[in-house]
Amino acid sequence: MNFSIAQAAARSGLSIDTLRYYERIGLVDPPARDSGGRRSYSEDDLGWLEFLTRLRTTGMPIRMMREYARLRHGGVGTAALRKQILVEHRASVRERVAELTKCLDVLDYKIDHYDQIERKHAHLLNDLPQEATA
Amino acid sequence: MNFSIAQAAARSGLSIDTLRYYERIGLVDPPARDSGGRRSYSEDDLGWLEFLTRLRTTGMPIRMMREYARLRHGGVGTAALRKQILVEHRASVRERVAELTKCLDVLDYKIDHYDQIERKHAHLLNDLPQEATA
DNA sequence: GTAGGAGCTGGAGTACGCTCCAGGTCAACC
DNA sequence: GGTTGACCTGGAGCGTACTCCAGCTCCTAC
Repeated sequence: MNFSIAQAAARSGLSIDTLRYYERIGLVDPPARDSGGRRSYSEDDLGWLEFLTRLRTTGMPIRMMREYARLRHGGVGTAALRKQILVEHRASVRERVAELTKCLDVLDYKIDHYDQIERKHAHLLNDLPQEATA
Repeated sequence: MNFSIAQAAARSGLSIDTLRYYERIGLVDPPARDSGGRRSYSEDDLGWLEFLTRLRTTGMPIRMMREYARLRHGGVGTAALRKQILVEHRASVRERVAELTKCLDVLDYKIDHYDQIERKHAHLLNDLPQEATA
């Protein structure tokens, strides 16, 4: 099964321009071409794109993804290096999650503060004499 | 207690240039000045900066922080709007954490795959006749 | 055989969030 | 009173990751 660039874009969630851009900078290997010279993406290509988008989602910089992509071509001999990249990246993602969780606490705290303001307002209104709220 | 821009930078973790930049774009109010015309940050200023850095850490775009900053000047009447911004932002941060957690699973999976390759290699080496490993 | 739509290339442009710089002021210390 | 160092301003420059464009080719459908 092969896919046009539009289909690959739809499946990967990337734009057509981004797909060509990734190819240009060496993030993805140039896909096969059909008889008319158009890109024809394989399932494997899409699998790699999906993994790339995961790495991007987690904030891996493109130059690191490029390094990883380069190592893939080196075969099993580069497995240890590739693993190292992923392990280090995983650590940084975990850190990031911890950081976000801490910020979520601050947001909760602030929002709670606004809730209290609202309650106080409602309270004041309720305590007014009947005529004043009319 | 007041702070020079260098001290404010050290405490907030932002650079001096970034502090001036934030002021220029209306993210922070112009701080007081000392007799020599230099910025003099108050505790309140630093508190706001700390909150801002939390929002930045969680990826809130600057224009949204600016909107929030603008609303602060509106007093208690804008509390509901400010709360809304925070509530919406909290939702997006939670989403982001969920997304990262999913990506962490993929990373775990991949790393586990590399572990298996390593074990297979070690195994092969162990199974070789004694002379071949010398 | 021609109109329309998808895709092609190389290169320029954009959004965001800083970061750096030149040229000047000011206060303090020697 | 001269040097040093922190700070000032307005404005230019930069890195990242796309995004857009002009001008062209190719296939399909009528």
